[in-house]
Amino acid sequence: MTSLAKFLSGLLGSAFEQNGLPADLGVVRVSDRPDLSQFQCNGAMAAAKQAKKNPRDIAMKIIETLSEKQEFKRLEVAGPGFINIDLTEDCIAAHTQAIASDDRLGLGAYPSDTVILDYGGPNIAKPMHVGHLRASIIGDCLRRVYDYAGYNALGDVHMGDWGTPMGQIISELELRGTLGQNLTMEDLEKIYPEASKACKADEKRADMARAATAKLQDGDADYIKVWQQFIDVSVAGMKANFDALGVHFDMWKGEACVHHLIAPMVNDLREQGLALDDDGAVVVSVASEADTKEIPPLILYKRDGAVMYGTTDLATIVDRVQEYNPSKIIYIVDQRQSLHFEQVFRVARMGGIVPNGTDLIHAGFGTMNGTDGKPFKTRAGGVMKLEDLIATGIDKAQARLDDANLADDIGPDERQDIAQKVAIAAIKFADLQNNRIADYVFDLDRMTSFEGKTGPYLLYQAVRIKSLLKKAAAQSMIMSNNFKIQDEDQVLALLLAEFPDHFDLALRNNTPHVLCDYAYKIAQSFSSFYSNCHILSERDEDLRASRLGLCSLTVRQLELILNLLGIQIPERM
RNA sequence: GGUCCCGUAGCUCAACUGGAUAGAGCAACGCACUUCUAAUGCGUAGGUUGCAGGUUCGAGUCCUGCCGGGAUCGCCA
Repeated sequence: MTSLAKFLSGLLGSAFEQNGLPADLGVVRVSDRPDLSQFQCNGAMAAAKQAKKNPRDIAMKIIETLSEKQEFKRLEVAGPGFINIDLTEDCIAAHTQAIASDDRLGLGAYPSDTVILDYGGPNIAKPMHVGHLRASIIGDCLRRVYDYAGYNALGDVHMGDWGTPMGQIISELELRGTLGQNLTMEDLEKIYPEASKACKADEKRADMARAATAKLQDGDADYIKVWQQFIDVSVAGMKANFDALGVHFDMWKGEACVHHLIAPMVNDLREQGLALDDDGAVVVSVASEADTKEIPPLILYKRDGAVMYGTTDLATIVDRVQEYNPSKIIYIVDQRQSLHFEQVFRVARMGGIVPNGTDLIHAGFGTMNGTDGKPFKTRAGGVMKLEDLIATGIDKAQARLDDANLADDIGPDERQDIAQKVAIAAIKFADLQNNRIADYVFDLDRMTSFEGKTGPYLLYQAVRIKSLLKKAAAQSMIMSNNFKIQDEDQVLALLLAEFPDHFDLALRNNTPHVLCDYAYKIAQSFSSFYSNCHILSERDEDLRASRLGLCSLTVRQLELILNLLGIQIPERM
């Protein structure tokens, strides 16, 4: 199975070949002028450029080659050499039927290799804040996309649990004489900023922290014991946040997990002549002659003997290659770390840490700014905790349910469940619909609004369809996949046929917003269909059965895409 | 200063990787609920795609130079 555009690309491609032209010129896409045609092919103009011929003549020849085909209702040359394509109603109906009887809704096959996705990246001893939102939900969405495609997709939370902050906290506890006492998450959240501030202000204090970090990494038993407590307390907090968001991980690993791999890895890099001593530190130079920019060396060991996150990132690659032999490792991490990943990836390649066939991809995302365009801060000037954002969303959704007077026939448990799903849909969709790479504006009001291009709008359309199908079933109405394609139905049917194209693009570029955009178009197209056509009251029984079938297909499609986005649909709202 | 990213409607964002008349949402204005859920639909208005060149049948998209914003440039993550 595939999309109509891909199917047509095949037909046009072989027509190009029969005319002695490259098949890839036959690529067909959904027309960007729906008033003129359903699909278009622009290859004749590219062919004309190469062959120095008239593009319209080439287009005419292609059309003649295709004239026998039954699928086409209309094929014509337009403008400088566009080939405009319309399919027959029968062809569209048959394709819609094929999608409806396919479990994968038309999606083709993908490889089944292992792909590791590294996202979330919460830090020990720090509360999760809104800044973790993007990394978590983009990563989780991509994991779902790769998983659905057929890959063995594994999400790793990759906690920050082995760096300088650990030493800062431990040394702070030591100074206070409370090392070894029980700690709560609240204690940690208070102590860490104080310790961090003290280290910034005083170089001697910072030295203590560095020494403590090195001692911890050296495996000091007492330190490890306290550190393990940090982990236990912090992970409980993280899980609460991730559960609320519906973000899943297959591995709860952290930087510390790979500590035992570091020494052998560095030795290996030394033997290859890549890792060198430099002013007390151990570094790998990664600059190359072809560089247009200066790339600093990657530091494996600092002068104080402690490792840095580049070292643990590298050792994590060693671990992942050994354990899973992935074909891709994708890092969903802030775009500002692109230089860091460039360094790590280069060392991984130079040192043969990663096989040639394994792609290392930094799928970076932009900075989160406030409505003033500057890095986001709450009114009080601090960061907003993730749990506070979620709670705000749920409160707003509850209030909305009250306004709509939906309290009467829905019990408190279901109301709570609806509010939760609406809030998460709102938050996730507001974030995921933005292009991953660009900076974006974090606007709490917009994020928790339920009208227009929002998550709740998508839920609403899906819920309306579900409700309608329930009514049809209650009246024992027949639903058919023997589609009758009329004007109103055709727009929706053609749109549903595009799914594999959008999925493919989202997968290829690691861009969830493509799926958001497509899901929104489906919801919008359905909503328009819904208000233009009466479905249950349609008198033509065949048409009614066809429309019910189309509704059913639409809601399956919506549910699938929302699921890929990590958004759940309530039964009613 | 070097390098990289960004600049599209009043605001927030798209534009299928070079295609035809640049599309959505919000905000504004005007319609449509005795009819399958109005968290909705339909319509109006809103643009010299930062500026100036270039490449070509064709540029928001590619190349050059400016202007403006951001990030980053070895011992934090």
